[in-house]
Amino acid sequence: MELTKNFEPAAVESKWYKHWLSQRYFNSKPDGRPAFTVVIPPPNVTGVLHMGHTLNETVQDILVRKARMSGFNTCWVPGSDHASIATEAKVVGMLKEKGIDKNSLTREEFLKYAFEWKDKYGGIIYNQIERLGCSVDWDRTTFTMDDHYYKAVIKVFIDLYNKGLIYRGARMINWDSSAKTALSDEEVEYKDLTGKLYYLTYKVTDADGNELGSPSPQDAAQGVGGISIATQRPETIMGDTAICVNPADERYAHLKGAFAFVPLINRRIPIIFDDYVDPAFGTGALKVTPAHDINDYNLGLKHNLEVIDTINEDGTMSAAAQIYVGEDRFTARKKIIKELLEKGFLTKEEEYTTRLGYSQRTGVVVEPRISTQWFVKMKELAEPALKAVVDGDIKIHPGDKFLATYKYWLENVKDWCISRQLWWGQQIPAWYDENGNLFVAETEEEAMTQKLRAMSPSSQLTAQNSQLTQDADVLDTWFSSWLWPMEVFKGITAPGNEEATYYYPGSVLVTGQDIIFFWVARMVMAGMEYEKQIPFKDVYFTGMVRDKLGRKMSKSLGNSPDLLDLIDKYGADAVRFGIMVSSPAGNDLMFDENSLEQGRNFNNKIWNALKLLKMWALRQAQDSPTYNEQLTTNKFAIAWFENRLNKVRSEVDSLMNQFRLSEALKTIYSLIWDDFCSWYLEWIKPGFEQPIDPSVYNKTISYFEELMQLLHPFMPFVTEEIYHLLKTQTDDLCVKQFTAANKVDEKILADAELLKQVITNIRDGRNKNQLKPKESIKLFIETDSKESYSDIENIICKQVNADELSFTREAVAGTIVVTVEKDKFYIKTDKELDTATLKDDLLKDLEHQKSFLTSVDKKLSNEKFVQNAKPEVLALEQKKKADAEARIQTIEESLATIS
RNA sequence: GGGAGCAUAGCUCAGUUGGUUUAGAGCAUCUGCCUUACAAGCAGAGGGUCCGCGGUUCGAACCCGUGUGCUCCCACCA
Repeated sequence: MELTKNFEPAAVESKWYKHWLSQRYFNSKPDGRPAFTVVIPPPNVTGVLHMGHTLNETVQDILVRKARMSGFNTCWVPGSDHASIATEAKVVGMLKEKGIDKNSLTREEFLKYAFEWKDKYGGIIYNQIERLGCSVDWDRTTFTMDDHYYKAVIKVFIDLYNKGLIYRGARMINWDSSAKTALSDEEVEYKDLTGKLYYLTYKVTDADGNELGSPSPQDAAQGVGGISIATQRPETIMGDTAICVNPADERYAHLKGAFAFVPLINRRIPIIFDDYVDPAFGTGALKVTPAHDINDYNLGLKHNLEVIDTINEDGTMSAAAQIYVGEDRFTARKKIIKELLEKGFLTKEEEYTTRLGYSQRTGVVVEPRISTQWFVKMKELAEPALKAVVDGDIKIHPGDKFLATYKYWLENVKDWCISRQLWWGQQIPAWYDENGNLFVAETEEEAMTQKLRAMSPSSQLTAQNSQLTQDADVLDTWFSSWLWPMEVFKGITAPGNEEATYYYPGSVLVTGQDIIFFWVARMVMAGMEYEKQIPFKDVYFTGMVRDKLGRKMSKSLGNSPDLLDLIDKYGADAVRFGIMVSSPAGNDLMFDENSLEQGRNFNNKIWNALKLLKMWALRQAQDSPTYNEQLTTNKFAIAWFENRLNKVRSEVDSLMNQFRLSEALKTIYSLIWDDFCSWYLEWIKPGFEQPIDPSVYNKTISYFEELMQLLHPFMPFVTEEIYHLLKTQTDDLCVKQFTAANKVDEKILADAELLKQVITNIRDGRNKNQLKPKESIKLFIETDSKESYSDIENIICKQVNADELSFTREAVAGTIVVTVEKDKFYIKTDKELDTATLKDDLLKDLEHQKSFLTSVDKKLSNEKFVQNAKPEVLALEQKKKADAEARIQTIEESLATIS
């Protein structure tokens, strides 16, 4: 068979993915093996996968594939999230482009469009997961609005309501005026920005209506009588219902019982006194607007103030504002500032750094707003979730970096606003009758039954003549996501079923650190509440993917590459390699296509090693007289690589158990590229057009197979392909089980390192004297332990292009001399030698050794060190000293032969 | 304002209870090679005040204190 010049991923990827699917390797059914369960963090159906998902899915696939090859019954559940507000916003936008206004549609019509959207984008996402090679169980694909899932959400809502953990009430919440819905605290993102602080003067009168003078000289200078306040939001003044000052503030003591008048609308409001106000800030006087600020709201409750809501749900000024009605709040602000200035109420503007809350999904400035919403009481649910992590039942990786964050949030958690004024999502199972009475039930019939039961026997109402209306709101998306680890196995709708029992709790959750509160903490709460068990044993947080300049990947910056384009360009394995190799656990990673190139090159390196072996396969010397000779000759190389492989296998195991996947991958990369290709294959390579000994060949094939197995979780396609090209058996790497690693002979590993050093140093000597690779040399070795070279002489000759090797007891004149430890190597060549460079190098080395010896001597002559250091440390220092002395002698002798 | 984390080669990062030949890797750089697996490659090389200062210790990249500079999270001062 003719192998292509380079590895060509495209055909290989689809071939093997199809094959794995046809063998049902990714499908799982409960059996006698231990389960390894992973639930995918369901991507939103709002768009396509970005690099953050790519990292996440790759990490999960690596863990799952490793587990699958290690005796576990692995079950990785794929799916997607309906992402209530995010998707609804996208669908509304899409409809708008088509010229359709959401308000012109019925709920049912809108949902039809939303499901079409979901089918389209959900499909794209699933295709991307497949192209990346993810070994998910497609039979278990779950969507958070599937029938059973919908029922689960409703069931949990009713259950928590019945337990008193869900309530309905009027509270100040975060309002998204674009999506026209309430948001949870977590959905608000705060950004610092420079705004302006406006100083406004309010006219003041005493209780009898007599105008009072200005408290500040500045105001007097402006010719305005009254009280001055500072605000960032002049457009809210029409909602003012008081001015508040600190009771201890003498500047305002005379205003007891006085009134202020709201500029422009001239409404009379009381002046109240409260410790809350900081006399040092601004003017020491605060305008109180209970409808539009959480602090003012609380102050209003305390002082029994009126609430005047001057902003509509779409962010325009309401009728209650009296002026600029119907205009957007920000337009109104500009106009009001202008008018205030013209009329002399605005006396001063000041630069001011403030924080504004933005809606995570629509990006608009969030408006604090009082409205009636549904809430989950969090305190009670938080306690077991906190305990599970603090006690170490759930381990967070990396380290404890996020433990403090998790703890703090749960200890200070506030009630969760779960109702959204949207259509896309699970509709709240609550019904209201004509009188506003509330019935929470699974269906309207049940709600009616409740109503009838609750009524007095004398009532004339029956199910036929009574009307119930369902709450129009839907639930926060996270109110469904928090059931994910359970309901993907129908653990909520069919509690205690075989699958839920077998697969729950999951093994590891891989997700972004940005959703620790949204999702991770809440899943733990739900798990503890409904399964009385943690939902997963380990949580692995991946960092954020940034571009190579360290910027967040975003559509607007155009720095977020398309996953399928990358796979087309480099291959899925290369993409997986590229994103993993630069991804230290929990740290942000700078994504650079450069590392994908490295991954592609790695594919080719392996591919070329395969080509080399295929060439040898045709030249096996079955009955050749070289048979035994080759086996003996290659004894060292074979024994070394066997041990090296075993050593790395246990290293990789240990790294992966610690979730240090990037390091594990680098370790395997180096084992394959450096140890296997650069050293081992060169050491056993037969001479030009010479046959290879079958036993050496077979050993090499089996090492290659093991290497592919080791790499398979990281780069599944190329490894499966090569595994099959290497051999004639038909088993698949995908499910090939790892065997226990053998004991490692450290001595041979150390010997090999020394051998590498000898080769490198001699090559360096050649290089420095401009010897071309093709020019052969004669090598003389001066050593005390000639026997230690017997197994490796042939390797040295081959690797440094020596056609003769002999031992000597004394310096060989007219040669390049290099030293390794105590041994000297004389390189004899016909070329004229550059003795000056040679001498310089030796002198440099000599100086280095001498200063090293000095530092060791200093240590050893320190009595305290000798007394206190552990014996093995002392012995090591003594060995260092002896070695350095021997080296110095060797170098000095070599120098003598040159001059 | 509160809390957490980080600072090691040009870049990205390892360095696991303080001692392992006076600090390691990958990428990038430089030199020489189109050597019959691989130029998307091979062989070699250079490159570091381990952020500054102070302390603990026989011994510090590592522990403690302090300063500086970044990053993230949380928080209702208009």
